[in-house]
Order: sequence, then C-alpha cells, then structure tokens
Amino acid sequence: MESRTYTADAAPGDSVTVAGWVHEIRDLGGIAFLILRDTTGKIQVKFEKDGMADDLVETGLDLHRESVVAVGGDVEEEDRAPTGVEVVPENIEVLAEADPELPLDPSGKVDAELSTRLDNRTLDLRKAEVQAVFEIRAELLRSVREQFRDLGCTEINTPKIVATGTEGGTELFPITYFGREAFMNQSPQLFKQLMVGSGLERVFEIGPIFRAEEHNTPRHLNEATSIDFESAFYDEHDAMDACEAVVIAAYEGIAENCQDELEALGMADSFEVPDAGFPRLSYEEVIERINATGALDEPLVWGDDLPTEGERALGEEIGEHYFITEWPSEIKPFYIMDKEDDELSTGFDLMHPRLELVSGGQREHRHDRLIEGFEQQGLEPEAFEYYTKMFRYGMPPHAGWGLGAERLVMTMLGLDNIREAVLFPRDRQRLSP
RNA sequence: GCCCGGGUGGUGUAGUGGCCCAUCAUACAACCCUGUCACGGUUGUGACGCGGGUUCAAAUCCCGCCUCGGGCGCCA
Repeated sequence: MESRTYTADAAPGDSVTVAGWVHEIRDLGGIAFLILRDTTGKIQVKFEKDGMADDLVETGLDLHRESVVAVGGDVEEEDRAPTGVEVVPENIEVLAEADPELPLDPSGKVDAELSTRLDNRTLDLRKAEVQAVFEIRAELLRSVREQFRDLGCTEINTPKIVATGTEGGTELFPITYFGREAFMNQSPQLFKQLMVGSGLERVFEIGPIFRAEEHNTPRHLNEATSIDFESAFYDEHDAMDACEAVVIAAYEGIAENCQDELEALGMADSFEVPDAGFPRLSYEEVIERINATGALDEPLVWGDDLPTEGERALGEEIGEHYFITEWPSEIKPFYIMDKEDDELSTGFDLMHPRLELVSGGQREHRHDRLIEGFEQQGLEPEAFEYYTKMFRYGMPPHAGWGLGAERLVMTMLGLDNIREAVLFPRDRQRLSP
C-alpha cells in the first residue's frame, strides 16, 4: 500500500490508487458514482457503463456500502463532482467485503441510539462528526501536556493497582492481586503528593481513574481519565492560576489546530476560547447566590453540599467558568489544608456552567495535622503509612488539582452525554466492547 | 443505593384493546434512468425484548424477569 494516495491529496492529472470504504453508490443508469471515503474525506469514482470494461463496472457496482476497496485510475477535474475532482477507474481491488446489512448507518442518513453506536463503535467512528470528537480530544491532551511543560512540570505515571483507597467514602473496585486484596485506584492523589516531596517538585499525570459508584447519569463514568497536577511551594491561588492556564490552553489548542473538526461538528463559528480571569467565588457567596436564584425549594445552609440543581442555576447566571473557594473543611477530604480559621479549607472547585470540572486545594503537609485529619474522617493512618511517613522527612507546602478529561471535552463541545467523549466507555452496565 | 421512563424489521420511528397478517424513513433485492451529490421512480423483503396472566379479542392492560435511558445522592 505504499503507493496509496489519500482522497484529499488526489489532484487532477495524477494517476493514483485511492483506498478506503464504499460510502455510497449512486447508479443513475448509464452513469454511476461510487463515493469512496478515507480518513481525509471522500472522493467520487465515476463509472460510464458504455465506455468501460464490463467486469470493471460490475465489480464496482456490485459492492456493498462499507466494503474496503482500492481503486486505481486517473484523477480528472470535474465541476459536477462534489469535490471538484473524480477518479476514472482502471482497476478495482476488493480488500474486504462488508455484509449488506449494517448495524448502524455510517453515512448518517438514519440515526442510531448511543447504545447501538457504542456496541458498534468502529462503524460509528466512520462518521466525520464522531471522529472529530476524538481528534479534538487528542489535540486537547496534546495542548494540555504542552502547557504543563511550560509550567515546568514533569509527567509521571503512578500505579492503578493499589492496596488501599485514597480518600475513603468512594466505592473502589476490588481485585485479587496474587491472592491478596487490592483495588483499582480512584485517584493518583496520594502518589502525586509524594512526588512534590521528591526532587521532581512539580508534576502532572494523565491517566485512568476507577470509581465503583453505581451512578447512572450522562456525566459519570466508572473509568475516567484524570488530568492531575501537583506542585511544591504552591498555595491554592497558584494552583487555580495553573488550572485556568491549562483549561485555556486546551481551548486555544483546539481553536488553532482543529478547525476542520469543529466544522464537522457544526461549531466552527460558535467555538470560543474562554477569557482569562475566571471569577473566584467563595463557598459562602455561592450558597447565597444559589439561594437568591430561587431554584431550590429549601435554601442552602452553611455546610451543605451543592445540589446539582443549584449548581446549574448559578452556572446559568454566571455563564462562564468560575471557581468556588473557601469550602467548609468538614466537606473536603483530609488531605486538604484548612485556613487559619479551621472551619474553612483551601479547597476549590472549578465549575463550568453545566457541571464541575476540577477539584483541588492546598494540601496538608504537616505530619501531625495530617494524622489528625485521617482520624477525624474515620480512616486508619496505619493503612496509609507509605504515604504519611514521607511527611516526616521534609514535605514542602504544596497544592494541586484533578481535572476530568472527559468532562472538559464534553463541556467544550456541548456533548449531551459524557460517553460520547470516550471511545469505549465503562459505565454501570457497559463492560464491552 | 433510592426514584422515574422506555424496549416495534439491520437502523431510526408511528401506533394507548378490534380499523394492525402493524406506519413512515433508511437499508437490502429486482427493474427503469448518462451528472448524481440524503439522486429519483416502480415492485418486493424484513419487526411487536422474554415468560406468565386478564379478555370473545393484546404491540396496546396486569405481574415477573431481562435490558436500555434518565433523575437524585456522590463525584472528575
């Protein structure tokens, strides 16, 4: 296949072999068109029945949609062809036949439900708008990595098989590790913290996290991709600055490098890079403003978690990304540092108007306070000794956050369901493919 | 974990007790058509998630199961 030409590169006057999938065949009688699709686009192949060898015409027109073929021929300029050029075939090689009945329609004439699409993801991904989501996801990860490097971070990879959970509370997937009890890690939290005390100081990780919660919503996955950041000698304000920079870098990367993909999604005109300087609202201010919207039957009081309905009402009012800061200590995990007033924590969330994207904060780096925190949350510090003991050997002040990659893709592209942002999602019922 | 709402040809749908051996689109098959670009036209193929019940009569009502989607809680 070294001589294969992409459809997008086929220029008039060239003698080429194009290879790809049969998108459609339109037989008008004396003339017929085969639309051939590859990753770069589509090209029309013309069959004039009177002027061509019968077996060539027969091979071409007997094909089923989505069969894979290689067509050799001359590229001609033709105003009446959809792309302005068409291939006049000299030979056709059928490389892989497709069954006549497809489990979904890659040409997009008939919709398929998400579950049908996920069951047949390969075919689903032959649609340009579905491909676009994953091209954009890839570009997002690329620009995020670049921004982290600009921030002076080292990329790390931490274990996903662990002996104990991170924070307690969240359900973990148990597994057997050579006869011992083990779990799939819910977050790289503790490991990335250990790295700020190492010579690396500032790190990031992009990797899977596993949550065994039996939720069934369009914004939760049981296996998700977490974009994690942690830095020594940072406080929560520094961490928020880094967070904002990374989110904006992701949008910028896509605005700069994914115009075709945005076009395929019908977003070329509407896509906007958010303005820097995301508002930073205190938890107290947030509950007041949510109460003022009147969206909730019962007003929120200090110490409540923010209900989904309240988050949405406030998000609509604010209309852009915003941070929620100064959360009550009691509803943040033990590793988040308290402020001087120990009712308040340094924890923050980054919200998109639709939903939460990031959770972060300054961390408790004082050994004794950390141990107290474990005990207050009913966790046994002994189980986490691999973690706590490093706080006895010079753990600097530090801060960081975790960002849901799929949630970022979802909110950026306005996807209705987070499963659209994962090739092969794992949710309450789906374990295959 | 608690609570709602669905499952009809390959795909997406219409159909709330008899007018339904089930509508429409797409697909597939055959025929017609020399510039389609969601090509068009004619004819045909193909389905009520599973099990039980109510009824003279069930896609439609009831029960159980399976399965899918959603809401809440929690969270990324």
